[in-house]
Amino acid sequence: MEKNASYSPPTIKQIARQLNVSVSTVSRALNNHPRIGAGTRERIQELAKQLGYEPNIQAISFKQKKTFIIGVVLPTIKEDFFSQAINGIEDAATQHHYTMLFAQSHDNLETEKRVVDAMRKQRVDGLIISLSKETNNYKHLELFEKFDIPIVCFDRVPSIKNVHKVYCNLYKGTIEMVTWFFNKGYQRIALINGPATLAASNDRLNGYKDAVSNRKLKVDMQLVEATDFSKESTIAALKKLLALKNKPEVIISFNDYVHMDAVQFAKLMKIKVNKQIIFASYANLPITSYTIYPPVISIEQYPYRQGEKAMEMMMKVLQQKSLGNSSNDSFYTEEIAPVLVVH
Amino acid sequence: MEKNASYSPPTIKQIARQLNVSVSTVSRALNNHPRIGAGTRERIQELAKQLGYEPNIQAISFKQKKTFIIGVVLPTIKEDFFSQAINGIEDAATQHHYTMLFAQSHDNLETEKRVVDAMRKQRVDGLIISLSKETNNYKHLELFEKFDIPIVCFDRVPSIKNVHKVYCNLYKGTIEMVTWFFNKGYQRIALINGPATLAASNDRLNGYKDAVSNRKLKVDMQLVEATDFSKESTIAALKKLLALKNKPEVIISFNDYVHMDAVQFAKLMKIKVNKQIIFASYANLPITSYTIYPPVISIEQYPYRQGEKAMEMMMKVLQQKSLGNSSNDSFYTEEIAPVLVVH
DNA sequence: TACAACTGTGCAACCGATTGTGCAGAAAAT
DNA sequence: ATTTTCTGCACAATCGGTTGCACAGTTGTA
Repeated sequence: MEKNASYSPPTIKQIARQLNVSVSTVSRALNNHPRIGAGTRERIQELAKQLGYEPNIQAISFKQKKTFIIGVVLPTIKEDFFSQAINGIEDAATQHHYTMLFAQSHDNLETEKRVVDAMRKQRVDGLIISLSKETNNYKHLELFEKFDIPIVCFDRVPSIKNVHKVYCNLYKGTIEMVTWFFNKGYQRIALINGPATLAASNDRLNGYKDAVSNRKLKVDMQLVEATDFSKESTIAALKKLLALKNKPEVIISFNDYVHMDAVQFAKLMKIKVNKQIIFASYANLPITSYTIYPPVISIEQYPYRQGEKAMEMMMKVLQQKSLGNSSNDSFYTEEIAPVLVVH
Repeated sequence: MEKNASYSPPTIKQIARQLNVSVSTVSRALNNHPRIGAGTRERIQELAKQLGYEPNIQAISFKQKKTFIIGVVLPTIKEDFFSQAINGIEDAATQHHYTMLFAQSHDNLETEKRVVDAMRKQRVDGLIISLSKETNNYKHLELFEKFDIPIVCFDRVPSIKNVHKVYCNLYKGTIEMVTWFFNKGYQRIALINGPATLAASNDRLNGYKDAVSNRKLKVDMQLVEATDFSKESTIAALKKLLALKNKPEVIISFNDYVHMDAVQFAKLMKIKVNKQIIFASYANLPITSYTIYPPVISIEQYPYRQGEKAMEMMMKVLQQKSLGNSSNDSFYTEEIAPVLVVH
């Protein structure tokens, strides 16, 4: 019976013993410290390579209080928007040799708190988060400030907060879209908006209102409904719009998922989609091209780029932090211009 | 100018000092060690709570050589199948207080090697992986054995290997589906299969062949094409099938994504989808319900359950490992029965 | 020639916990 | 009354690196 001498990876201690030098010399040699003699350094580096030495990240993290891990919290990866965003996040992280601790909030505040806390306990170097639709207070995030862990929010960003932000300006986007419809001669434009907690909903609503006002028209709030993103809620909102005496000619949905549910129900109601009523939406997700009625017009929000920018912003912040330019209360904001896509 | 005395979390050392006991006593008190007096324990636990003491996971990971992190590598999160699977993985992980280091291989072997290696270096406690379609050798995984890090493969599992596995038996599923069509009176059933590297492709092919053979019919390999999952490749495969003198009556696609591309092109070719030719597929993803022609019949593969089982299997393996029942060369396999869904 | 500066290396503390061992004093057994 | 067992705690090593400091030997400078 052999002893179960499970393999253990080489350490600097072993290298030190084999070459009759001290561990500090090995450490310095491997880090190319200038005070180590060329010969010694080469002998050490060669042996390290030969042994397949890999520094123990656990040990380094512990000592340096850095983990080289970024926490990423998204509402739900099911949505194409976020699964594209995470690609951007991942690619940027890879470039900087960071890895990614991942969790979903499922648009639930309690879950968000829980996962965010788990990440803090795991001592992530930073947190990239797109808030849940329920998130209306930021205590769980404020804790990060105390621990000096930077936060970058993207897409679903808090209205006011001392965090870094990347987002798409949908106020402008909405104005563009609504104006486009006005220019095409449509008058009664409806909006199925998202929950009021989301800053993104306010952006859309304000854009909508201002676009109407710019046209010297009066805003008819009967044309604005809200959904909590569930199919039922979306259908309820749509029903109200369809029940109006003066039916809408255009229905703009909060995003492509709301759009798909709306169109599906509209079809059930025997409405001639995109003839009788034009359906438009936000996001421009690839999946819509397979659907029966893709949105006639959509707003591209560049999820990949948002994710990428968010991670790059994080890297910049971490770099500054390590340089000691700590906690100067300047917070970055990056706005990505949305683009109107007509199909 | 205040000193930038960035907050640092309380440690057992501080608690020890404040209560005039040793750190070992604090450690044992917090872990409810029986040899600590009741009074001492309470005083310590109370102060710990009051200070908001949280054990430093970094320090513990380092000492115990456990990180409480599981690496998760999936081909691509864009696919609903995997985004559902990751939910199962995440939920099971949460239950066991594990967190998840996540990365995608994007169906690329080199990327898979890279991310898998990054996870090993981060000393994950275990790896859950669904292989890339290019993965035809397992050297990068074998390294894990040396480091004594268990691997659980799911869905896309290697044909032969000393790893734990969770998958859906699509050999059986395919037989069921093909037989179902035979029973409905269809004769010429075609298959747009996946790349031959994937065990999943073989399962489908073998199921297909055996279903035909069971019917005492001869397998016509002209009816079997393959795609690498790109739209172009799928279209090319479909074109070949449509060019046959004796056109297929049924086309079964490798999965719903292949199906959607196939249907889209078929429509372009003026084929009456699901009338002239019936289209079926695997996966039964929710997104298909929004598409023009959802598959007439589909095979539910329970991605959530697969992910969940994979993580639970991992937990079981880790538990046994910590109990010392190490590396007895028994590897778990769990088969999930697919279910035929007729729409 | 004497002193300063530099080069190359080792010693030891440290990060925050866990854990084996030792050792008093109290309780129990003989 | 003496020995044994148990209770409650402290000491110190350890995990794998990093880093400030000391110090000897070499080289450079005045």
